[in-house]
Amino acid sequence: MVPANAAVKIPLEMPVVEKRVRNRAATEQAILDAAKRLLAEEGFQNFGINAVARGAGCDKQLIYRYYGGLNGLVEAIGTDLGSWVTDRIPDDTGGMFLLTYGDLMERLSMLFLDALRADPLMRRIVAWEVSENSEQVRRLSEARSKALAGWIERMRGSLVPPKGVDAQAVNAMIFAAIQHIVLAAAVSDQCAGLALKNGKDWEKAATALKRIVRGVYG
Amino acid sequence: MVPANAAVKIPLEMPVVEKRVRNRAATEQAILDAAKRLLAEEGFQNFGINAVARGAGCDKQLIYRYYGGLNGLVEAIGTDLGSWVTDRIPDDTGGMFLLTYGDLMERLSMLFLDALRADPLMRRIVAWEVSENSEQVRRLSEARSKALAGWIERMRGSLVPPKGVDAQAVNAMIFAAIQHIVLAAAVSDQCAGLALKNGKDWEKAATALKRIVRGVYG
DNA sequence: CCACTCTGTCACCGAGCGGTGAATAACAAG
DNA sequence: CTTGTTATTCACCGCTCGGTGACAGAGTGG
Repeated sequence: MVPANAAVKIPLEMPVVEKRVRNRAATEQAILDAAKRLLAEEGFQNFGINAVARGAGCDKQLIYRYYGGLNGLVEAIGTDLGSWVTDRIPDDTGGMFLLTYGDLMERLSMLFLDALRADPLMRRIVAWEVSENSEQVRRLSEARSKALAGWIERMRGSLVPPKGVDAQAVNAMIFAAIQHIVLAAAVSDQCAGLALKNGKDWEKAATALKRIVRGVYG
Repeated sequence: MVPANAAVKIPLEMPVVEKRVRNRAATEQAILDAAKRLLAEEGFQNFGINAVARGAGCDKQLIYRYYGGLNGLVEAIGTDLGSWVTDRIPDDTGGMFLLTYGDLMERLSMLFLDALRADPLMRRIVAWEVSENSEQVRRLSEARSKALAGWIERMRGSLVPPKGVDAQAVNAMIFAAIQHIVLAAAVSDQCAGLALKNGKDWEKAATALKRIVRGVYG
């Protein structure tokens, strides 16, 4: 018969520990995933080597080995980001015919608004961009804006903005408005006194946005 | 007899030390000033008890004693902030007659744009607002938005927005655009591909902004 | 078997952080 | 001078951070 106290020293919880296998590729992926998850959920404030290693369940040394430190890891995130636009934003016209530049910008605005609202990682990166000017964030920023510009170019097709309007400047304003309003909503459910909690609030915001676009581009 | 190595401990640079006088009010002010300067110049990232004390040239203990810690200090900054609007933004119409709501919003946009561009502290606070949701930043945020709302109300006078336009939502968008574009410019001299370095660039941005306002409000 | 590489872990370092208890120095009142 | 109050500094704590060198073990080739 087995003694009662033998229970404490048997197999030593072998089954529980999830034996870590030797697999570099998987570990690298785990680190990258942990980094993205951490950045998305906690923001850039507490984003560091120790936190990522903790999140990935491995030693931080591996981050140095495989990515050359935090910088390299951020760069890897940036590379991943290149596919963000193509993943999250539809590349077609959603079955509509975009006859005018106004049609195009209205649709682009709505797509970008929804995509940004749905992606916490992207939001955190945008917030990071306007808060700091380190080498790290500059890399991220560049990757993001490049992907975005490509997407817009692709959607634009042969449509051209009306004469007499500085489309680049106006569009920068529109995208700035979208980014800021989404960021503000994410942290405080409002922006400049405008509530942004439920779907109805966002309807109003979207309508206002469309109103602005149409006011400029007709 | 005095040992030779006693020389190292004599007068101890008395004359150099700039004798600190006992003056609580002055010290409190020094702390508050240091805090604002530090936040404006370095941003919220490295904003902490130690840094503020170092900047004020006093011991951090005094911050606990006089302000009850960082929270209290931030609150004091918020109180100060109440007077920001009245200090930095003219309260009159600049000699113009604001006949329509469009006139009003155009002028408000320009004033707010210039004021924000000129005030690094305010910019840092806005960036902080969209990056974090701590108790501290919520206090600041509240003070800022309250002051801003009061200013707008005061400027508005009896002018009313045109029917059929959700002015609150549209204005939130406009202010969001201004804030984001100024923040982005402050860290990277550009926003969404639009260069924002010299006065000429800002002219274009301002024109685009006015175009948007006029597009909605006529 | 050995020797070697590759993956992963551990222990440690110096520095900075927020926070606290006790000492010290200037002034005021008696 | 003595006593007490108030402004200011100092010394220290525990913790986390980024970073590094040494080590353990699995796999691989001879």
